[in-house]
Amino acid sequence: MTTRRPAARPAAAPTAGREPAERDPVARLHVDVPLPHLDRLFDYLVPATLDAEVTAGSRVRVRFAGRLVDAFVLERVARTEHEGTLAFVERAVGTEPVLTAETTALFRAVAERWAGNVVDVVRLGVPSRHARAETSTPKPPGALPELATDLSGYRAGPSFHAAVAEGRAARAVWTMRPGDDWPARLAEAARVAHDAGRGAVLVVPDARDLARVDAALTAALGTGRHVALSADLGPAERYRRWLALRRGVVRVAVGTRAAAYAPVADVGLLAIWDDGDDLHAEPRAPYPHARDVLVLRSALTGSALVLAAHARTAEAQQLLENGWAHEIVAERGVLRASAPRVRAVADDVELARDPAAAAARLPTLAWRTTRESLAAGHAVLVQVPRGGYVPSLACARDRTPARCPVCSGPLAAASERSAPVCRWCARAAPGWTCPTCGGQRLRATVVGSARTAEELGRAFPGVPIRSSGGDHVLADVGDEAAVVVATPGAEPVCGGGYGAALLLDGWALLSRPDLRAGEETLRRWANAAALVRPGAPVIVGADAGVPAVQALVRWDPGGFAARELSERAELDFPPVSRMASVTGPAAALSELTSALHAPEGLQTIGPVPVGHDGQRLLLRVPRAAGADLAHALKTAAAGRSARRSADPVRIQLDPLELL
DNA sequence: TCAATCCGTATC
DNA sequence: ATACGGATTGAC
Repeated sequence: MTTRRPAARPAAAPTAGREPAERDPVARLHVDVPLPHLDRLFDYLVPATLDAEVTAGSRVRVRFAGRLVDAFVLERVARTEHEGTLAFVERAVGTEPVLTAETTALFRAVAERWAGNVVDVVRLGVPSRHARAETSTPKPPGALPELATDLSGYRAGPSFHAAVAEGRAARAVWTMRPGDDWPARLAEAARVAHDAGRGAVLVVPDARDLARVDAALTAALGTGRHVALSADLGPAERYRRWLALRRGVVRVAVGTRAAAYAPVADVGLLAIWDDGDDLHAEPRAPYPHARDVLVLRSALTGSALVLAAHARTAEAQQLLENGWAHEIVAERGVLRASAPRVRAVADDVELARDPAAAAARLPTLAWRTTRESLAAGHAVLVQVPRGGYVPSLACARDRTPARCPVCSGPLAAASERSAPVCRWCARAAPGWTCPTCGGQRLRATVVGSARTAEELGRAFPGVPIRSSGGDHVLADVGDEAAVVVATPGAEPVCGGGYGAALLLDGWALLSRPDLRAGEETLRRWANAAALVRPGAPVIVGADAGVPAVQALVRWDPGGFAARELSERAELDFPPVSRMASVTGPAAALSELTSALHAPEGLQTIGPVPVGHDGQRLLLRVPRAAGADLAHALKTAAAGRSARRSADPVRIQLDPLELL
């Protein structure tokens, strides 16, 4: 251990004929390899020939452990601390930097917060290069429209705009009133930042919301002053738009979760719409959440931040309660005038017992409400929790869930007459027999949107039935008598607002064994109910005694979030505490935990078996020790990967699906 | 005595 | 990961 010296070996690449650059010949860089113990800076020599291209933030190729890998240069310095000889940078990738000082700091902060590698985060936020896109020149922007803002009814709204205009770090949880044109509100805030000479970054959950905000930004800023970043653009267009931001040609960006890292310089406003939508949670390591990325970015840059939504998450509520953010809500009178009239149907207990009949035998109130709205020439929105026809079946006699005889996957029905089909392996199971009672008949336990649409078609003959969900999502529908059946998150916007909404099968949402079931249910209901005309009826098919139902009836997302947060505090769950889920083979977990430098107040829960031969261990610390926990996990994981411990463990901080 | 193989370690 | 030095093993 004491007399180890660097291995003397011939340089992997010929250095002959290569001269280091005269000034700051050392590039300090992150190599793009996925190993935690290599997540640090390495020094390379910059050849004089690459002096101009290898700059802070540029992408290069270097020879690392014998092979060519991508790397990101963080800085150029005069000398190295490294004892051995330095290799040369092989070549530059592209001619301009991809990291800015600000995004570099953000990538590092995100890596630290979620116990991940910097390069993994960089890959989330920097699109792959497309050479041709580097040469394209953007069109000049069109005329700047008159700034028209509509903050009517939001008491703290004007002061928030004033703060953005003055470049102050105002942070707000903005609970949009139902029926409000929220894309316009976000676009106006972006315009205020723009007029203050600053940039803006808006993050939305999905492509449909992106299209709406994109259009609203065009209305607020004219053409050519913002870009929309989405996954389905194709690499060339994606990189072209991203470069326009990086070059400062365009300073306002809207996009899905990766846009949280958009290289907008001098950000004046960061915004996220509907932070409770789980699409904001990144599914790739290190699993950062877009809301929390923006919270970090706001703290790093001092830019204003707004979490806007119809509902409110416990996380947003915590930012309010600890004084980090302030509240923007509609004034009482305005809210009362714009909120729908929500009624919970009393006979839902009966419906829950026989969900197959729910759509056909609508509760009297729902039936009457639908008929009246259609008669008045308005569309009716019907929200159904599940897609498909009958996504879940059980034995008609003893209610044993129907499973595939081959792979044990859940059986579903694709139409009224067809044989049940396995949702996992797609095999048909025509002669199903109940393994417990031998019964042969199946009944629906969950009714999907397709069957609901079919039955509503029978119930309201002559009325157009439109469906939205799955891979067939409607962006909007006209203001005309129609029944619109949608799964949660796929509700089309209706021009003048729906005349009524039915939120069916609430029990299916509420009874999920998930800590966030109540919060998530209220979020989905509120987003659907926000699409009806002011004062229009909304019928929710759930027990009126349930807190989420009461919160919807009273239209009180803030009160519900406060209650939710205090429950999390009682259970000692995030966001009140910080938790890490560590998944992997049992041996790997115990290896990791025995090397873990446990932070103050660490609690371990489990491990419990998950998946095939893996286990899951939960670690919990007080919130203040969250950074210590992430750091300790990262260090332990690095130790393991350095010692070539084969089985990798997955580390997730504050994962959404706890329990 | 030399190669084939395993281990441990560093990767600028 | 992957590539290397050094130690270890096994057959001539």
